[in-house]
Amino acid sequence: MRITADAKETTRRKILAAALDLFRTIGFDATTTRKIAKHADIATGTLFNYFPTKEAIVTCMVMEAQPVAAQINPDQHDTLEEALFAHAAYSMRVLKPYRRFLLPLLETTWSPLAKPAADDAGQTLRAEHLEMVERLARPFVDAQRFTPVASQMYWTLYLGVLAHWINDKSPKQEDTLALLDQSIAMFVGWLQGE
Amino acid sequence: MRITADAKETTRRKILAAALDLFRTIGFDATTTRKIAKHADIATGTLFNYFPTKEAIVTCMVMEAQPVAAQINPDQHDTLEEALFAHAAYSMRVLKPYRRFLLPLLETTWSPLAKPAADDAGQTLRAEHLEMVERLARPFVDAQRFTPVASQMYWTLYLGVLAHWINDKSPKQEDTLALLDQSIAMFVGWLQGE
DNA sequence: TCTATTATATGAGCATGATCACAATAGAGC
DNA sequence: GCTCTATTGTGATCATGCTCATATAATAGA
Repeated sequence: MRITADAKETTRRKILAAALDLFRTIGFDATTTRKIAKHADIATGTLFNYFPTKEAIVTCMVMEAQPVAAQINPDQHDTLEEALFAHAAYSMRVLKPYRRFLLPLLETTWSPLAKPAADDAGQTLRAEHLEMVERLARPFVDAQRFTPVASQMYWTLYLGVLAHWINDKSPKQEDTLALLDQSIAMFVGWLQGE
Repeated sequence: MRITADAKETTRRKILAAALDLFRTIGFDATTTRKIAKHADIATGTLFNYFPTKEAIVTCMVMEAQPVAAQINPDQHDTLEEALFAHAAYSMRVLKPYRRFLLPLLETTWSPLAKPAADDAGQTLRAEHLEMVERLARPFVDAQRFTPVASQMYWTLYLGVLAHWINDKSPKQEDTLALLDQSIAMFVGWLQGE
């Protein structure tokens, strides 16, 4: 059983490595499941023993890149804007290697609003991110203010930023940072104001 | 030539009717292009002489439902919130018959942020909606304030509302209206404030 | 009215994500 | 070692969005 478990993990890693290589080289769409399988030296069917869908491979990559807990200290910042900006910027730094093929993840993390999927990995990412946002907001706003609607609106704005980021052509992605800045300002203004 | 043009239009309508019927009955995903073609009494290939993709059929339906110009009078409202709410609510009333299968349109109207597609019909819808928003904002905020970033943020929020709407299970979709209300409040607060 | 040209319809066929019945294999019990 | 069972690998196969060479019909020209 030990050996088998190791072998499984090896295959898993081989698939992830092969997929990442191809995604980087030829993009997500041009990377067929057959190519991934061939590149990883396994049969096409085997691929789906490890990942339920092609998108799940991307989701999985991103999940493994996320460190256990975001390294933002809630007490480190003077304003909520600052804290949220640091958190978002940090998340995006982690996501950066996958920027160019993040779209499928966005579509499946977005769509759950449409298809309330089961225990999807994308959902976990979302939940973790939002939990951190809430924790960061705690010192600055009354807990009652942070309703589910607030979470939802934050997430919508965050997705909007990511969607823009995916194709941001500006040299250092400064367009995206500006958008992020404005989005957070808008959100915080609303959350604290009124 | 006259007869042919008529025949083309007839076929077009037959396709749209067949598709709408199937989408309503069995949903977007379960409606295959073959089923649409069969239901419309044409060959599968013919379908694609009229619509480039399956999603385009939905987009087309929605476009035809949109009246030439949104019937909102800019001078009719006392506050920007009111005006924007009226506009969004009106748009959603128009979209209501298609609510359940709006997802593909959202994904292609959203994705263009990712894939800056050519002259897609979905883009037109977006542009028209945003133009109206800008016109409504004119009496209330300085024109300089309504930057492209502002448009983008409005659109993101609006899409968030629509995405929630698609699966809103509350009896009269009051959850969505609440979300819309908050989203607009947030946007207007930011646009006017600071 | 007959032919030539153009526009439209057709369905076999392709690419690809995913499935599934079956084959190979590894570990457990003896 | 040897069987037996459960787990994992395999590739033929399916479903479906879409394409394309060809067939068909419709109009223009004579």
